[in-house]
Amino acid sequence: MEDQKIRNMEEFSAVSGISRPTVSKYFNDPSSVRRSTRDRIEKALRQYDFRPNLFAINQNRKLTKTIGIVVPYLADPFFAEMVRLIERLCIDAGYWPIVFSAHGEVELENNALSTLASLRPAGALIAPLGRSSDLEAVQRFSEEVPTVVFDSNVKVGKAFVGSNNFQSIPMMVDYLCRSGEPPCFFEMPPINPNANKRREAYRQAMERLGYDPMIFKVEAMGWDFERIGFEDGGRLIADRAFPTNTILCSNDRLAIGLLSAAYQKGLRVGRGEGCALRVAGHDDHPWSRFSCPPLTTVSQDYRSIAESSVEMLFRFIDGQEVETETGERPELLFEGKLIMRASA
Amino acid sequence: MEDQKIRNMEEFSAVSGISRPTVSKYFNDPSSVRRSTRDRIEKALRQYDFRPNLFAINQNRKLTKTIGIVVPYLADPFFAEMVRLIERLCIDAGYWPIVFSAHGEVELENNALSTLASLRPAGALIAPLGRSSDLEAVQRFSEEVPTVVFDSNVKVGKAFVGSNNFQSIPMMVDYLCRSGEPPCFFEMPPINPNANKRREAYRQAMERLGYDPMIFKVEAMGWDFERIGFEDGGRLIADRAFPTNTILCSNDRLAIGLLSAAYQKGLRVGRGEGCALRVAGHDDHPWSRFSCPPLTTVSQDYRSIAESSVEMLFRFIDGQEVETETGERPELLFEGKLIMRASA
DNA sequence: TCGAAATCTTTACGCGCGGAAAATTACTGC
DNA sequence: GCAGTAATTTTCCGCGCGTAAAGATTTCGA
Repeated sequence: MEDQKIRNMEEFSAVSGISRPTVSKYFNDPSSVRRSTRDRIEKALRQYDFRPNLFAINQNRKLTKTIGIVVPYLADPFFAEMVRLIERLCIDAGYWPIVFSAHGEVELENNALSTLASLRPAGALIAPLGRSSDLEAVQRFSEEVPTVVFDSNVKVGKAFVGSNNFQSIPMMVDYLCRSGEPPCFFEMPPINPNANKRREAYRQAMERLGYDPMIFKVEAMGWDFERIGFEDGGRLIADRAFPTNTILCSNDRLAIGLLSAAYQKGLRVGRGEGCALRVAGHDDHPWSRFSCPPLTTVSQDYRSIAESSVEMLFRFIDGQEVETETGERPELLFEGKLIMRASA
Repeated sequence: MEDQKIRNMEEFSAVSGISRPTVSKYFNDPSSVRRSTRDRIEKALRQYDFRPNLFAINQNRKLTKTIGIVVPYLADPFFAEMVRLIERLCIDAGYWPIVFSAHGEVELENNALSTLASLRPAGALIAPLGRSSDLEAVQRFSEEVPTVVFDSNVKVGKAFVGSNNFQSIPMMVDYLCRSGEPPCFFEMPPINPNANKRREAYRQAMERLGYDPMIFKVEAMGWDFERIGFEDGGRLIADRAFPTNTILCSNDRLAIGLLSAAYQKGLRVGRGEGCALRVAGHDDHPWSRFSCPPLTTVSQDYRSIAESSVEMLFRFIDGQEVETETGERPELLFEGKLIMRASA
């Protein structure tokens, strides 16, 4: 590694002995230049450690290689994991993924979209906040840049990819009914369409089985589900408000909070003898297997959702319009798998 | 909102009736233009929704407004929270934070640094992977851009901000010794300096109190601490390898895994009657209060660490060199607080 | 060996904005 | 109303690279 600092492509082209346009060509696609010149460039690259300025690259390209990823809450393990998978897929495809988190706030979501738009990205993968999203802003954004929406099915963008709550929840309800008392439903704050869909899916599943749905909603809003599960769930337990010993939670984080409340009240959770409560979740968060007891839940197909979203986006970027029979925006829904652990 | 799309500052200057350089001035600092022109610009802004192209802005500024944030593992709640705080502080200061996660892999860390460098950021806040970092690469990076290192004290950059393990760990050891059997130490994989410092801090604290340190290290590597705590910790429990009933874990995630293992083996954890084990952690992760039982731990001062890191970085960006008495790179260490919960 | 095809070099322009300099205009306070 | 100053306009140039076009060179097949 030489001391001499390479400041731009011009200088690099000088030390490598290859003309600047060819060097430019190389950086856009190494395989587009002759083997021998490629070797010469890469030899110089090993010596001088140069990377083209990203701002300059993207400023003047008609199609940038930037892909925006916007999630509502990066500290949520589901999104942390999704981002990890998506980032990797983008990088491997030669794109530059750039992550934004709304941290649960509309202003930050709008800000992220606005910033992202000013980058004129090739495309965007966004999981909107949901109910609190500024739908008009999201809509405007999606008109400017090819957008695939995931997780939270807000009706914008060119496609949606997510989980099929109407498959996963009934599957869990079936299981719970077969193996014990029919579950009541402990609902997360209705921050996004998933919250409502899961509630409705529960209602339908129960009715189909001939049971009365028993739904418990909470007053609290926000993304700190564990706390909500703990406090509100704990209160419901203390008030003996749950009419059955089986509680299906909207998501794992809520369930983990509820498990904590049950533990502190000395209630044994599980399906064995001497258990006072069964608790089930939804999502199979990375930490659900380590709860006490380990959480019975439905796994979302993280990998499929990530891969399909990215694949779908690339098709739009390539200018392929994806048609469905109905002529509507395509919606890809993946099925969950029952993850049986000790909690229910 | 007019339909007409504003494509660049030129067009916006036309519709707003203000010259382009003045518009440019406005976007760099709205308070730098006269009230009346500011109003005219903002009126046009409400009508046309224009944002200067970020690539063009940053390409030609001697000092960009970009700030890079690099963390080793975004799915770790500690880093998720730190990123949240840091991002907010940067935005409020008028900077553009851009987050990179190494996802635990050197190649990705190097890649992030390389990408970041090509953005010629005003500064960078990085929490290196630690032991597996390519130190030379991090060093090279920090020579090019003002860098503040946080959490993991790798000896590069212009300053370090983190927690004082030699305060927090002894405090916990003291507490545990006072309130029951002296703790043994269940060590996280030695992926970064914190791992080693915490072990040493434990050793010293025990010796100072006249006890023999009892350290259990683990073969596994990687960032899935819960799994490691569960599997390796569970094995140690099964083998009755822990010589005391009190276990101090390197961090909360490890402790949570261990709690899970203990639960599944039917061991009651806590400090009351009939408890077989006491378990303590370190960091006060957002979820530690919801473990079963809730985890006794040491809280890291997230907010102070974030604020000081950012503040320190801004001083370097402003060209102020921060001197210490010894003439060395400044290291800001914050003290932890004992968080007493039920597990120990 | 020759010629076509592939690749490279040269030259030149443009992207959208920052920023400097000089000229002009708009505001202060008196 | 006036000077003095502050703000704005005009006019340029430059950042680092993408990209196009024309000409030079290399490669490769027959």
